[in-house]
Amino acid sequence: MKTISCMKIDEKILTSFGAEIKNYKPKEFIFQEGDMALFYYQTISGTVKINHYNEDGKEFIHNILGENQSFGDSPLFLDKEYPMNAVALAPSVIYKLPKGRFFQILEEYPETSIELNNCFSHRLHYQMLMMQNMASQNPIRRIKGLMDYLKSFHEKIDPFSFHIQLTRQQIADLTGLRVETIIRTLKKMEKENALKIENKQILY
DNA sequence: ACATTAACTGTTA
DNA sequence: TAACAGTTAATGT
Repeated sequence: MKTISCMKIDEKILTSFGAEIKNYKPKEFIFQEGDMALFYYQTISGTVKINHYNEDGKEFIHNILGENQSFGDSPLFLDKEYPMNAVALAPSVIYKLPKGRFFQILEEYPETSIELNNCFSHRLHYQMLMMQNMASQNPIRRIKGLMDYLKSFHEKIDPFSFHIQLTRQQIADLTGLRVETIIRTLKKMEKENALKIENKQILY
């Protein structure tokens, strides 16, 4: 059976349960490290980054999300504070639903619960692969791992069909490498036909 | 604001 | 010691 990787919660259901539609400006925090997890969030449009700053103040980006993705939902089940920030990168429109109603939806719509499990599994699976790639010293592995992860959310599987819409700095912050290393490695990968670069755009 | 290059430093295979 | 990632700084788009 081939299903679409992540459908998220149906918009009609979200609205009927009183989900608020909120607009966020670039750089605006949706939640911050240490906040209690009280809401379910699901993007409608825009871009959101999930990040964390280590003790030296260096940023590590956990993920960058596009349309129709939920985020920060695991602490909802744990009654824990967020261990990371969620920041809008582009102007973003996002559903915000109180925790209690989120659980009501799960109870009343079992399909949603299944779907959510589907999404969690997908994320868990690729995060496992990400961890393995990030543990590697080889920058090609790390970058490839990241790109495979990003590509996994999309239907297009053909080589060079997927446009990596990240700046080199963002790739660096996602992989824990330096921009210069990203640039050097991307060029190397292009020579090895692992990807294409057309006027600075990365096609994978 | 983002991308690239070069020259240098330190680490490691 | 040769390769290569990080650092710094200058320059290009």
